[in-house]
Amino acid sequence: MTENDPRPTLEEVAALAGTSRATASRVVNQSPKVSPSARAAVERAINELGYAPNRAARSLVTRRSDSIGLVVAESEERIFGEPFFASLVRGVSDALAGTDMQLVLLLNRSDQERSRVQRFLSTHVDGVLLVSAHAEEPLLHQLADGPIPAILAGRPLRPTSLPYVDVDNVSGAYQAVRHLVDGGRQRIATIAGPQDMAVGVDRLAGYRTAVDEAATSDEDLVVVGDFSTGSGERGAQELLERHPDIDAIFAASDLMAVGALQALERAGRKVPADVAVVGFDDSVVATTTRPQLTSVHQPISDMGRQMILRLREALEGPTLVPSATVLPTNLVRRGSS
Amino acid sequence: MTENDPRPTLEEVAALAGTSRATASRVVNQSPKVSPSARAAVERAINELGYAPNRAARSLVTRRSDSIGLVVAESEERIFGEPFFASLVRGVSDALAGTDMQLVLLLNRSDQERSRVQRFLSTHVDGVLLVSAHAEEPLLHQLADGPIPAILAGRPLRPTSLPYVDVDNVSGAYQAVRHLVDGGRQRIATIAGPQDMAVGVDRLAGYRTAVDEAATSDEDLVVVGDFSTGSGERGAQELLERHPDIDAIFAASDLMAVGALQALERAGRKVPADVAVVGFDDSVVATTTRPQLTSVHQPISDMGRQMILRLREALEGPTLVPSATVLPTNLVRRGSS
DNA sequence: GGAAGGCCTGAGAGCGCTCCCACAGCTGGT
DNA sequence: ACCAGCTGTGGGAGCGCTCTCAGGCCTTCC
Repeated sequence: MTENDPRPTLEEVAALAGTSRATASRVVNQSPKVSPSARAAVERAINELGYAPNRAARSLVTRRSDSIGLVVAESEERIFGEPFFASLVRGVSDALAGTDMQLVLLLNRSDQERSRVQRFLSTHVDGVLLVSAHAEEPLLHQLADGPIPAILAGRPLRPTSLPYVDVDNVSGAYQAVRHLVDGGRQRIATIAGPQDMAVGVDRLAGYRTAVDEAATSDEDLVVVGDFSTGSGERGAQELLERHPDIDAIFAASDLMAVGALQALERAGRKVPADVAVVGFDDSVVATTTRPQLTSVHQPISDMGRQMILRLREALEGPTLVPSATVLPTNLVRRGSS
Repeated sequence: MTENDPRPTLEEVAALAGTSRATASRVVNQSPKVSPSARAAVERAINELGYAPNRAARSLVTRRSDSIGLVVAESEERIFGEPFFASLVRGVSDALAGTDMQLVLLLNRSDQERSRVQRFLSTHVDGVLLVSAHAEEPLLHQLADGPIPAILAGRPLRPTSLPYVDVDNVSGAYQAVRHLVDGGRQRIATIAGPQDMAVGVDRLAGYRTAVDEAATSDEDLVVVGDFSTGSGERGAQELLERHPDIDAIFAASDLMAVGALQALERAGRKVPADVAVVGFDDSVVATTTRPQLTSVHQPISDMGRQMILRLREALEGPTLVPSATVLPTNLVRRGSS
């Protein structure tokens, strides 16, 4: 029985099954209060007609949209750069499969639209995943005060009431530096990320902890970049000028590590013989340099997956949602250290 | 007047404006048949109450969802790799700003869900952007036969009735090889992409055209890879064994070019002195190798933008939608050639 | 001055669904 | 045998919106 009929309605299903619309609805919504026979009849009718519920009609009465918004508040290069965005989306999507929720993407719109976002969101999505690198994103505060649940990608620089999921940047940086220490490095410098992002702060904190612990040097071998290749190159150059005797550089991003590699080569330093280099992100570029880059791997897809899990907890139950979920990072050893 | 009232309805707007719900609706929907005074009153009321239409209610009656689906049928590495996915999404999102359409993301779900996709799509989205690398994607045929408009990202290997937007792979490859010819290269080999993807076929075609035109050699200096670094490395190695005298390699992806660089180095060939290398994609890795990679730039964001434009044409009007929209590519010269 | 036509408006139906409520048919306790 | 209680069912209202239709008012033309 192929049906030409576009979009059968619950009413038709009920008619075919010989029940009322209400009972058919109960079957669709997995209500336990349906007799086995009625359930079977309705299920048969659903299959025969190829019925799928009309989402709009359902939303109208339930006041839920069964969709969640992935909001990217800024078009930061770091966010769209590999592997972040694609990996995150993949993880989110994985976790959403099996659910009948859909993912609505909202990239940084113009500021005037931004002001309407709060209302927009509350109309169209049941929950929000917010990706925003910088501290003073107004949307963040709107969401914190608003009625719809939201989960942040990454620790916000200032504490908020919103739960976040993050990778363990502190531990990753710590592992990287420990690895350098274990390799006998004495003067370990870092090219840190921007200090107005938690990810920059955390990676620097991990570096500091490991360096202090090793007590190899008491100077401050820190320079700050912006995660880009260019800033890494300039940073490494500056480090070499100020402290010609450094024998290792921990860069807070792979791109900055690549820049450092370039600066070191120009300065005639051999990697890893003279100076060891470790990056962070474990991105594609880590395998395309020579030597290949030792780097800290971060499970971004899992971060996406966890964000959905947390959001569903917030959506469904009275369960307390953890205010922070931190996923482990691990060092991937390659030729540069 | 801050309103605590969550979600004012059209009825309330109308009441405040002193009109009927119908007139308020006309104002919201920009109907011309409203008197200036009524329009002004309703607009005032809308602002005062912070009214935003309930999408579900609207969808229910208009039978449109005002959202379009971005369907990624396979989790090909190439698609999620930088810069493709993020750039495409950014372009799509740009083109959607200003519209009140929303973007719904649908990644490759399980096969069993796949079978329901057609129905799912017709329920929930007004149009589809389909990203699918391989030829025999069943969804492609479903969409071609189905009622909802769809636009493909990239030329399908076999012609379909669906319009597509693509970057000019043929021309890009042609330019790359012409550049090598102009640089005096005599024996130009290529590491082609998979021949079951149009992108692989087209880039090889561009190579062949340029090589034939230059008539520098009549041998077939072609080896096939899968766009990955590893396959590029193996491919270059094979080329060097079979044709030790090659003086240039055009790789159909940057990652394969990176692999080629590695193979060439191992073989003791200098780049670009002994062998010139050109890649394709102009991705981040092109700037992280040494020497940096000459590569063909492809406007992926614009592709996303154009896809939306085509889709809206298909959605809105009786306008004929071009069956193909091809965007120019251009060569970015760097150190490797 | 009256009919014809224009413009704007409001009443009302209904999109497909969920959920409240009433009630039919059983069981089981007294 | 009677009432309580429980389970499963259907009727019906109504979510917020759009759109058709009828009609009121005002202009315009004969």
